[in-house]
Amino acid sequence: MPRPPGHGPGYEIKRQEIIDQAAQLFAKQGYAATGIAEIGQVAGLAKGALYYYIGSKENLLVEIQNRVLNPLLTAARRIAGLDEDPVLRLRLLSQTLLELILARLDHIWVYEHDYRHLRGANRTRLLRQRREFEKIVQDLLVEAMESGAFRKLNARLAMLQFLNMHNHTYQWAKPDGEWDAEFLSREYCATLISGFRSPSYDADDLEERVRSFREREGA
Amino acid sequence: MPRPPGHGPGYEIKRQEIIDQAAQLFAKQGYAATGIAEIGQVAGLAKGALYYYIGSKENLLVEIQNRVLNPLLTAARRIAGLDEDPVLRLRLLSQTLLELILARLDHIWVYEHDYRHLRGANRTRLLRQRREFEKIVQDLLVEAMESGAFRKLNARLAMLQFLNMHNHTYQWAKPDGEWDAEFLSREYCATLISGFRSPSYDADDLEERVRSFREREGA
Amino acid sequence: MPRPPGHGPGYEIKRQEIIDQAAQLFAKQGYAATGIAEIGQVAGLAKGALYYYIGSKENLLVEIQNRVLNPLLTAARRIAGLDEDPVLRLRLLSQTLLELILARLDHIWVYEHDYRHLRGANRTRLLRQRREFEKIVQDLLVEAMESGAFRKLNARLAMLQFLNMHNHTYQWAKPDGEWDAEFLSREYCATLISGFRSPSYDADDLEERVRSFREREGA
Amino acid sequence: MPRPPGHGPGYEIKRQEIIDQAAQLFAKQGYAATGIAEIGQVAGLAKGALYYYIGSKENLLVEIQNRVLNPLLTAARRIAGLDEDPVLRLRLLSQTLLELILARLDHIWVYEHDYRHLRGANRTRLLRQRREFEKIVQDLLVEAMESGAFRKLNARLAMLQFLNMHNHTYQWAKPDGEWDAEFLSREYCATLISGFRSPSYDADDLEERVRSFREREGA
DNA sequence: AATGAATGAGTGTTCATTCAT
DNA sequence: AATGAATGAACACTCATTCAT
Repeated sequence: MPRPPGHGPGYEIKRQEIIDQAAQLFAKQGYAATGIAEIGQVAGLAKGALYYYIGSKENLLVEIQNRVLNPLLTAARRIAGLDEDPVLRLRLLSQTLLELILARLDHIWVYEHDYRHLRGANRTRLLRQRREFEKIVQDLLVEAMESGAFRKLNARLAMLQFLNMHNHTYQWAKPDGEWDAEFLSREYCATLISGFRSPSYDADDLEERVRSFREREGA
Repeated sequence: MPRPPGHGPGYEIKRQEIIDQAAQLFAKQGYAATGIAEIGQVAGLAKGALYYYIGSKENLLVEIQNRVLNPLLTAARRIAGLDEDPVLRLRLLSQTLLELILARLDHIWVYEHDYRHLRGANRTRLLRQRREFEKIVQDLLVEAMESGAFRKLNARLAMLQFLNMHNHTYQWAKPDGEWDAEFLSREYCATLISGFRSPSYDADDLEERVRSFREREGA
Repeated sequence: MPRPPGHGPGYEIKRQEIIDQAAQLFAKQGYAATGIAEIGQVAGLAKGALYYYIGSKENLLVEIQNRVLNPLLTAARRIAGLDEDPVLRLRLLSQTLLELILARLDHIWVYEHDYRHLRGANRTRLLRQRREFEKIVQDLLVEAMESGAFRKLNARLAMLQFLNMHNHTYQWAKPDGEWDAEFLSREYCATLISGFRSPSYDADDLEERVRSFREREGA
Repeated sequence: MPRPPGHGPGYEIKRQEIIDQAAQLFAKQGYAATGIAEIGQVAGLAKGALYYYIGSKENLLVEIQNRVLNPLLTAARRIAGLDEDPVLRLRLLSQTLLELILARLDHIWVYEHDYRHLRGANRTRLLRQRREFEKIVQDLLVEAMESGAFRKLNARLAMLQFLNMHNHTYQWAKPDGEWDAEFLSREYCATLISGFRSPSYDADDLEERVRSFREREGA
């Protein structure tokens, strides 16, 4: 959302830096409890200059939400569209989600905590995007049910269990924690899938299939 | 926890009402974004009178946290100390936790979001209590492993999965949602236990045992 | 200044106690920086009851001023009217003034610091009384000049030197300091009189005359 | 002592103006009884802009104290270190002190009345500086005793007499009073020295020596 | 591209005082 | 004789934002 018509080449770079720094502060202290002055101090900019880059405080929040939702939705749409077993796709989506969470812990804090400070159109768009992500997950779960892999579940509740398990991770994950996204995804999915699966479905080869998928893709 | 030396009979009642109202506002808007003036308005009290009851804004936060943590820890300690199968105790603890979450959704919002605005001793005590609760859960999981019911898990990660699943519920639960605590607990535990259990462990009679336990207790 | 028509026997006693306690607080923290709540706490009274005794905060200040000025003016008038050498009377007045200062250090702090918070008639009366005291001192100095004991001085400046020397004592005196009023009076007067006296005047027997005066009076 | 990192050329000037205006208000009404709003009104600045310059109310008090103590201590150290008769140095110090008092009456009011509202390090530093000044005076008095000019006095009491006489001047001096610092210093010192001196010491030529010193210095 | 200066509403909190009981 | 409850203005201070330069 660059503001005035003409900008030098450094503008966008500096802008992104400022958003990064703001995300860190918001994550640590909360959006409402973080002052513009503080951001300016961390950015090494006087308040006037800061506003040249950010437009408004709420705008920073919008950008941070976008940095989470844009890659998340893009990846989710891509994975959901793959021509693969829905359980495999769920496993891939799980890992992508965890990668995003672990890579941008501070952004996720803000995303989870402070989206309610958005107003008007910003808020509406955000909620729509969140619902879209939820729908993608839920549709995959339904596909898995229809494929016979999962037993007959309340689809919405299954989706919520999936998201509970994943989304709450930001609350305790550390920037350099002992567990990476792949490990967590394996563990989470093992739990969830063993809970969701039909008696007849054998999930034991899932990780093998993930590996093989990655090889195909990487090639 | 009355503040000035003496108080009339209505004091504590009104005080609890105010804390209720504050919890609602904090849950909706966040602690930092909610003004004392707003609370006074909702309470129908001028700011001076408000402070007569609350002492300070942070004190309101403390009270709300206590309303969550005191019953939670009391119940958790009691359940952990029961002379029952650890898996049964986990299931009971799960339901108690969900009952608390669903009964006091706004308090939980504040508990989950705004504990970081506590300072000094208040914060220290809160973190200690949170850790105690986590330890109770983790110890139950270890007991379940030692009893042979659960396979060999990373205890901490299992505890985090348990809490992820439960604690994130506040994010989407509605005050009069379609699912009650018992149903959610059954579902969550079914998923978790099927993920955690040893191949040899048969969880099918768990709900039966829950019912029988309740009858014994209720009698 | 008792308020309602009828009062029990304990009223005035308690009232004086409260004024004492207020004087201590005002002295330590200043009138403006001391709250009514604080006084009530020290007095062991709720605010409502406190007001039953004190009428208003400013009224406390008035009472404290009176406790200084009434005995001071009474004593000063009496001493000035004695049929004695003016230098002796100055020496007696000096000691009386210092006795009052040392006996009621906290009242004097308030008297010196906070009289400017009085308004209207209270302030006018106070200033009048202060001027009366100054006039008594100045008249004694003039008498001493006219008697030939003191050389020709600017009377007002001499009076101000006298009061500078005495009145500033409260700034460093301690409740149980090493010097008593008699000693300080002797020292201050020795300095002042040696500075004010005529070359012909011999002050060496002054303390002797003080002693002899006291014996006559005491008898 | 500018607060934020960078400031324009007018900043320090305006800042000093505001401190001036605050000193006047504090002197008239007392520090505790003067509101920030009032200062802003006098300065013609909204509260936000005011804080841009002052940092905090207590900071204003610190600055005012510094404006008294810095020149006072600098001058006192210089005078104490002169290679002159200690009595002459006392006389010079007396005049310097009175010059400061008369030149900055309102600052002195605040200095004398409101230093107790300073907290923490500010207060500690202030008290240390006050003690340093007292020590300089007392050391000069001891020197004068050792030189034989003064008789054997209690050094601390002599110092307190000296300061009583001088420091209390602010209580009655007027901005355009009839007496200047030189005149008051001559009078005060005449009184004090005639009280302190040895019988053998002749103080009659002191003013002559002051004049000669000033000529030497001025040349 | 950036600054210093300013605003005015808003922050949480304390104040002296009142009054029905 | 004393209380608990209430008020509303004032307190020191911070806020996001603007704008001439």
